[in-house]
Amino acid sequence: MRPTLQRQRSTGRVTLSDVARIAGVSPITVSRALRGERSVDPALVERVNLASAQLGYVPDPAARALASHRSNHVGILIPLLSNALFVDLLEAAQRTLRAGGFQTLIGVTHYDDAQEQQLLQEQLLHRPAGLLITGLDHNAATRALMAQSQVPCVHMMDLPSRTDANTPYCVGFRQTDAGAALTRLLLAGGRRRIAFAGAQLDPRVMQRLYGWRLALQEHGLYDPGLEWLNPAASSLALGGAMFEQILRQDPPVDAIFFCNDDLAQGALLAALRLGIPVPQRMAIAGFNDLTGSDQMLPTLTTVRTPRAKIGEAAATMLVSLIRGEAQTLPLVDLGFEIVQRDST
Amino acid sequence: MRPTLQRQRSTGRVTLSDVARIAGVSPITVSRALRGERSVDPALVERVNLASAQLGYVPDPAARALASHRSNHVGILIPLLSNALFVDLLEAAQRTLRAGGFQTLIGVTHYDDAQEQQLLQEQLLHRPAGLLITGLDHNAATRALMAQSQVPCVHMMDLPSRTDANTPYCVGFRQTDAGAALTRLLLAGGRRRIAFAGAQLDPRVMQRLYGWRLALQEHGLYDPGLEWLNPAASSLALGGAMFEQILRQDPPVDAIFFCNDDLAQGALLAALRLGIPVPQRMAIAGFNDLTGSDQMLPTLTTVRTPRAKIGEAAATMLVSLIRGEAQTLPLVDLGFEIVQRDST
DNA sequence: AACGCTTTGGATAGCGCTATCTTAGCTGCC
DNA sequence: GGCAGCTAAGATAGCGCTATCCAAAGCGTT
Repeated sequence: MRPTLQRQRSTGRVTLSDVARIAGVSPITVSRALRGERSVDPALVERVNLASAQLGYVPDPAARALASHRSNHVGILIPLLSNALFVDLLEAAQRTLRAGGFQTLIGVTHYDDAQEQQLLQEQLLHRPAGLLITGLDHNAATRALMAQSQVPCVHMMDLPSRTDANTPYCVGFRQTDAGAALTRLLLAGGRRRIAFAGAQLDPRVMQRLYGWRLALQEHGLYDPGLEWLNPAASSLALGGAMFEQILRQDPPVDAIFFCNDDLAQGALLAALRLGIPVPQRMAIAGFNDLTGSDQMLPTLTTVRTPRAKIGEAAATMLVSLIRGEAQTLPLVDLGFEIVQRDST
Repeated sequence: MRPTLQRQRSTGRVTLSDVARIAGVSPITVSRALRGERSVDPALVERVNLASAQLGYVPDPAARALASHRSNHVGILIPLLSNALFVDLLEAAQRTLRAGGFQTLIGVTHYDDAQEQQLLQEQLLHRPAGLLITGLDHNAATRALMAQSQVPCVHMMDLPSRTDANTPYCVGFRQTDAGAALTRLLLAGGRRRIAFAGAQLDPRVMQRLYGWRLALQEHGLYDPGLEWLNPAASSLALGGAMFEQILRQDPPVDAIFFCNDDLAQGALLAALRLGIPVPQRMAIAGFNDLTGSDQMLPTLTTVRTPRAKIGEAAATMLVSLIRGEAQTLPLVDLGFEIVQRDST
């Protein structure tokens, strides 16, 4: 017989077996007791908890993932980090997930379907416990990946217009309604030629555009010439440039609905620079109530979107899906709030 | 003898052994060939690569982590997500790490030592391949954790004032120099009573403060009454409030160095509101060259900090540390750039 | 030719946990 | 009272990979 091999791979880590030995039970019982997976005698559970605390035992995520095919990672996919909107979403979701014992893997898609798919693929390799994803529009391959993986998933920001049996879990608000509501506010203020200035042109911007159209059509005031769309990324500079363009339109425009506050802030600054009185000559409204909109001169009328709440609620919903707890509704509408300030 | 147990745990996943069978070599050879860990006959490597591609083999990160005690995760610790500075850092680092095959785990410390320590602990459980951490000031427990874990670590943003044998890996720039340089610019513009307005009061702000002091002392113009420090978080509103306060100081201040652009932007807006001519009555300068500073009225003089470059360089350095490649210098100074605009 | 040294491929044994099956103990009920 | 039917605890066998040891082959040296 060969001599016993003296492999030195022990890592000094406190393992399940150590806890089991101290508690006087088998390792598998420790595993079950700590996870609450199956009924275990309360007295044993207590002994296990005691032993575990005494040794400072912490389960190894990698071993768990390997044995159970599920990690404690949650993948988050957002389009950009350069838009405060998504950063707020991320921050809230991350905080909530961490409280639930999950680690966050971030993926930034840059509004690119191929990148989104690739990021999802990479995240799925880690057998995530769940996924948070922005928006509802994903290409077929991405949707197939999600369905195939069986990983619980919650969509953030958008809500589907109609619900059926296959409605995915969503937390958000109705962009179209918000767009229409803001437009109606401008109409109520007596504005008649209200332009829509959109950048980035992601699905949410387009929905706001539809809302704007709807509201104008109700009053017979819709004119395609009032749509100013630019696929470039949203920025203060672009907002200023679009403002100057729209200012030159004839017949003159008396209000502009910018699809995002950074555009609107840029427009307000351009107006100051050019000496255009806001709101007298031109009313200006934005969207999202980003930092600084309440500090502008004049202060900016906008739509306050509950992005932090959305991140939190989506994460909370995901955690309960992961735990297999009873779900109430797949859709959570967190609404929006019109913030009327001095620019309209 | 008992009948063979028919456990059905096969997951349908393509494993190393599958690749090994197709390539006609042993699994361990496949492992080595794919990792390039040890010299393997080039012909075998090619056969392995072929088989691997043919089967679409992707290594399981959990199994790797368990067997090797190293994951492909990299932990990033940043103080806040509400400051664009750190978001830029995160975005650049994340992109670079992803390109190197690493997944990013984020942790937001909120400038709280206890939270930082806890987050680090959680991340270390995942046996990260490396760590990126903001700043150089960490409490003893945190430093001990890092040292004990043996995980390669790169510090971002700050550089130590002196270097010795224990100098950690750092990528950043000299905050003190930047603070002094901006102050000298104001002095060169003929300003004599230059206030420093700081918020948040994190170590980097304090270093800018020292730089400002240094520059004023060189000219015998330092006066402790010119220091306006507020521990609250930086914001446009706070900048406006601080501006109004400083405006009332007697003898009058003729320039303000705000520790961050958001404060300075708030001050510019407050000046507009109050009708204070900038830069005639008061010069205003900021720090970081955040979005919008070039759009303000007047445009804001500031210090452009290479945060995206820092994130990228730190990640690149970390990857090469992880791979055990030769390091050049532990310190990388990426400098800064004074951007003179109309507010001074 | 014998010896040591370096290279390269493979065998073996885990990493630390959980899925699955098995068994001991405890009802309940005809 | 014996056996189906259940519950709780344990035994066993991996999850898919890599660390470690071993052995064969190649090669230069004396």
